[in-house]
Amino acid sequence: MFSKACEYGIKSIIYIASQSMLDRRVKIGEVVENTDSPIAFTAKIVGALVKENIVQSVTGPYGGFYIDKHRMEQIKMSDIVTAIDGDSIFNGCGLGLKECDDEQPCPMHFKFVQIRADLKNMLNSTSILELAEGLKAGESILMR
Amino acid sequence: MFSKACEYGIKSIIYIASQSMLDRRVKIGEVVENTDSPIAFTAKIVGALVKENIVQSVTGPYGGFYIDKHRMEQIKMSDIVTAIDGDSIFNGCGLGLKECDDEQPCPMHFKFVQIRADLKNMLNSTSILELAEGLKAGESILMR
DNA sequence: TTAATTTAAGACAAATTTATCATAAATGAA
DNA sequence: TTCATTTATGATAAATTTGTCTTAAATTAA
Repeated sequence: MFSKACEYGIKSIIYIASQSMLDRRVKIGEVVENTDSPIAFTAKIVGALVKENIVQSVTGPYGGFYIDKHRMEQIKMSDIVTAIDGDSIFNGCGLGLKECDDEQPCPMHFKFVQIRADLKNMLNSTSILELAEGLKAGESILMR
Repeated sequence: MFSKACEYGIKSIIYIASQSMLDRRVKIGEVVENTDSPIAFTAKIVGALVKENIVQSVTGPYGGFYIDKHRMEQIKMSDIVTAIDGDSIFNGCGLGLKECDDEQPCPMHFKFVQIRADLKNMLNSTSILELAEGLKAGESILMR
């Protein structure tokens, strides 16, 4: 469904957000230890998300990654997915056709419309805050 | 969503089915001309689907691929997807966790449950016959 | 039987994704 | 200032997916 890069990115953001709620900046080493992700690859992905203004960073000693509390509510899952994987999962044709729409539909087009709308809606309405709260409360896991 | 191999496989099967309804065997060259797919790669994929008993083939002159009419009704989209991409799209964790279920859920688990159930249901209930009929009637396209 | 045609199968190559490594830049403490 | 620490960046490498090419096997017609 998502690329590995996207999976690592999402897990990292959720972990960083959960710690930011406790006013803790986290280093990339701590992030990957808590998300079962490869350190260098994940550092690059999180770095890209800094550029996208999804997460913030401070270099040097006592530095690390964090997310402003008021941003957590604004940032949706769809923002992370779009930043890393683009929007093909939302808009691309299920059979890979360049052009495929209601006027010139592929044989699966109308079958996919509903599924994609549901997926889009779910990711658009899921904030990082919500996910981080669930994680902090120990209701879910980020590893295994 | 699906791999390129899966996209080519699905398009090939729909085209072959549409021609089988006219009692025409089709050669791989005709399949790729009508589905905008790479010939050698697609030949390999369709060959794998022969082994899975999703499509049938005859070698030699006047040979080609075809699908029994009564099989078209039995074969579902989910059979093709599973044969080529496996079942990770139906059962895998959205964040890539090895173990993720109702008891030990990842932060996105319950959000994905419904989406995946809908996708599974859609692919399980869509037969090749239905897609081939729509294509034959010119209601949809396989290229572009 | 021979030759032509088509799928079957496996080796090989290119492209993309995933991942690592080395170095630069920024920051803070001593 | 100097040094240690951490993110930022770019080069490189490994793994996977995508794609090609060559040859074998099967089938049919002449």
